Amino acid sequence: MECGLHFTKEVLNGKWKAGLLKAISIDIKRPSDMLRAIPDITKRVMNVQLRELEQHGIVTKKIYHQLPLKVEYSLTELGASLLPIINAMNQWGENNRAYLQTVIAKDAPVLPELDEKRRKVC
Amino acid sequence: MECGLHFTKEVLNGKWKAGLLKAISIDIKRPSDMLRAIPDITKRVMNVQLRELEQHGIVTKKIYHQLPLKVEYSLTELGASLLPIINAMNQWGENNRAYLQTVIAKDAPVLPELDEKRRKVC
DNA sequence: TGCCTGGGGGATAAAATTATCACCTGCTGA
DNA sequence: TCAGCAGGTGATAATTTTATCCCCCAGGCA
Repeated sequence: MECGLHFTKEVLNGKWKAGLLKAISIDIKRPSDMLRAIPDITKRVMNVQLRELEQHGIVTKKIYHQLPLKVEYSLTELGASLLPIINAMNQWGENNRAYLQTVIAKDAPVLPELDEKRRKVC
Repeated sequence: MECGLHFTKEVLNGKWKAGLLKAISIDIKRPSDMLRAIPDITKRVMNVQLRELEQHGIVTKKIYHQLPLKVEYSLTELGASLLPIINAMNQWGENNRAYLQTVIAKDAPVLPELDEKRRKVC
């Protein structure tokens, strides 16, 4: 048997998943909008991670067979139940960013700072 | 700038880190005890991950220059502040394990189920 | 036609993470 | 003296994750 942590890590395991979920949660649900909100992600990788989230039952994909073609991702109930955790992680990071920046080397993803539908997310 | 999520993921990023922190939090703080508590981890990897946690200011290492040699890891205040998140992740996983097991393939780490100091952790 | 937007994928390379293995220091007990 | 426990590391493999590239479809527009 594995402990609960295992499943959660498995689900959130992916460089951009938490960010994608956060994006969807603040109503950025179309692929092209996500690409704009998360500058460093690439289309390919985003699709792969979204597909995994979908297979894990965290998000659902809805295709509108209209023109122009439109696709929207939404959080499932299960996915929504992850938000408190994601928000707590985000909060913890913010609370300690000043310190963490000094001990963590690398450069990384981008940040929020609301705006319109064009704000960056993570 | 990066969003808070980034830092938190960076800190928890490592196959065994959350499990190690959980172990320390339930008073399994000696390396050899951790190895017994987390069956699948190897000494080498455990040391590497503990060192990263230490460099990130999440745990502290105390060496007792006594005989037999004794080493103990403890959570720093910062590390302790991560526990609510780790516990929430653990809880979420437990709450949804029945379902998650059906959508996640791989096999993984081990689980808790208290005992003495020999209980397995994660 | 040529080019842009919106959505998506296969093949493959590059990078990062984990795991293996062998070997080292000290002390204790048989 | 050999074995075992406690703690630990360098070098190297194996695996997993991410990223790159290039191509596909359809429709609008100029």
